[in-house]
Amino acid sequence: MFQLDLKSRKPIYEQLVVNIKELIISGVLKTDERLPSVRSLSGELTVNPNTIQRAYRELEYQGMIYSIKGKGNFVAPISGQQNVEKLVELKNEIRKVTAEAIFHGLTHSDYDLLYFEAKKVLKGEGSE
Amino acid sequence: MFQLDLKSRKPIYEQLVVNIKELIISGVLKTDERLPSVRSLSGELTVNPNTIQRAYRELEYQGMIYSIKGKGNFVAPISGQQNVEKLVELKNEIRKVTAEAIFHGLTHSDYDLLYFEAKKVLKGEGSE
Amino acid sequence: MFQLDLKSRKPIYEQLVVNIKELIISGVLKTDERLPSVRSLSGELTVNPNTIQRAYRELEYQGMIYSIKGKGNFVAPISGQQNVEKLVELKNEIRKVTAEAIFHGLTHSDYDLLYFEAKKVLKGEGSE
Amino acid sequence: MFQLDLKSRKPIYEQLVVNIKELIISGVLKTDERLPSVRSLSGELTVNPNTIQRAYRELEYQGMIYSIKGKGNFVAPISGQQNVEKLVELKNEIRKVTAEAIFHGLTHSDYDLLYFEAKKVLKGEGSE
DNA sequence: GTGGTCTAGACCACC
DNA sequence: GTGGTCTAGACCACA
Repeated sequence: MFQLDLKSRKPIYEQLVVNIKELIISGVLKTDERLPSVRSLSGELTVNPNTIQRAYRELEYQGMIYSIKGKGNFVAPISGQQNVEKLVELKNEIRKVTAEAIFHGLTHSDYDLLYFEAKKVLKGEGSE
Repeated sequence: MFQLDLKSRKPIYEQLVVNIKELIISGVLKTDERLPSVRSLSGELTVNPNTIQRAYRELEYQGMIYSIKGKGNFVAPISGQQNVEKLVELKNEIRKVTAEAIFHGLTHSDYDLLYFEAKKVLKGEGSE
Repeated sequence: MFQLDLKSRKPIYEQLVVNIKELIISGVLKTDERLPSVRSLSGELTVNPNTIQRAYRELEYQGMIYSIKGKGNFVAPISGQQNVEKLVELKNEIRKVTAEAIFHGLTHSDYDLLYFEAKKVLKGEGSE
Repeated sequence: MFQLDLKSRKPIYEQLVVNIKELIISGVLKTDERLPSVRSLSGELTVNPNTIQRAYRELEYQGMIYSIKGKGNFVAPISGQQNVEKLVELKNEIRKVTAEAIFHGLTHSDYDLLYFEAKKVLKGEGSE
């Protein structure tokens, strides 16, 4: 289900965060849908439960999921307020990476294409 | 000359890498131009020389600069080969971040604007 | 009748305690008035009966209600003794939170206003 | 230095958060001052280092401290932006507790006094 | 069974 | 030396 690289410099919990976030924004995981339990995912990925929990906690801080004791972790509805802040952040990120890409030869049409490819992901047309 | 945030979570050497890379792609530092010596930069930024060294080593590894023993560190010319690999990498990055941004409300025209803003940076019209 | 947030981090039984306590101190539930039975409330809120039971037990422990086997749970009269202890506790709480609020910019007049807003709640003029 | 109740229902890390927050808002710990290292505090309190770290991480999330790898944890300057949100939250808290306190016999002059007692704490006149 | 906390002890990254 | 991550395994609180 997930692609973890245990050798990577990136912490495992962070990789999990990214992976799960992608599943949420791509619509694979719908609002209020239940995520795998800490223990089950731990077993499935052969990763320590604490590490899974750390990832879930991080996602909770970011407002992507909410957690109920004794029940499980669930995909949070998106608030709209957060979006404004997030968008500013993400646009800065895009601007920065794009500048570097242009330096390495990115053309405007290349760039334009990327938007639609990204959009496809959201509709779940690019299953992975 | 550099904007270092000692309080940031990001390692200082990494901030240096990003800063210098920006100076190179924005054309402030030209090909074969000499970078400040480790010692002088260390003094100027009141940062441990090892940290500067580490940043230069990283930039060398990424092919952005080359170093000549006893002479100093210089901006590397960009080879076409690097570009191809880098571009693929960067395009993936853009696609990913863009997907998240669309999820948070990015429109196509917003996106389109970002390209030209990024381009400005390269021409050195944008101060930062 | 109650505002339960199943998604909240707070245990449901604790939310129930707070809710019922508010109803009592705001005068909606009068002394010796009977609370809804565990079973009926459980059905109404679609919450596990154990959870309701737990809340009632907690309220009993705090001296807010008393329970008669086979009859039900009832709002307790307040004894002067309890008040003294409780007041000390609550004043400490207020002092603590107020210190933090001043740190974050609370003014004296802001503070003064809060007293009257709180008083309104007790008279039942405040809807919540 | 800290008052920890290992038997309490409250998690140790949370008690630490509260304790340290008090030290910061009371001015005992000044902006950019260094907190005890994770290991030293761990030894001093005979609490696991992970638990200390958890507390520090929580404080970081709340914007009260910042942490630099290899250097230590430091008291963060207050931003002012956060304050608005925090204040609303804290005022709600005060309103709620005050209502309960009035129910248990709090008078307006009692209440008024608390403000100045809280203010003293901030000036560090109340050492503990 | 679920999430949450805690310990003990190891290893890595940074400065 | 500092913070940060991870594991293994235990225990508690909630529903």
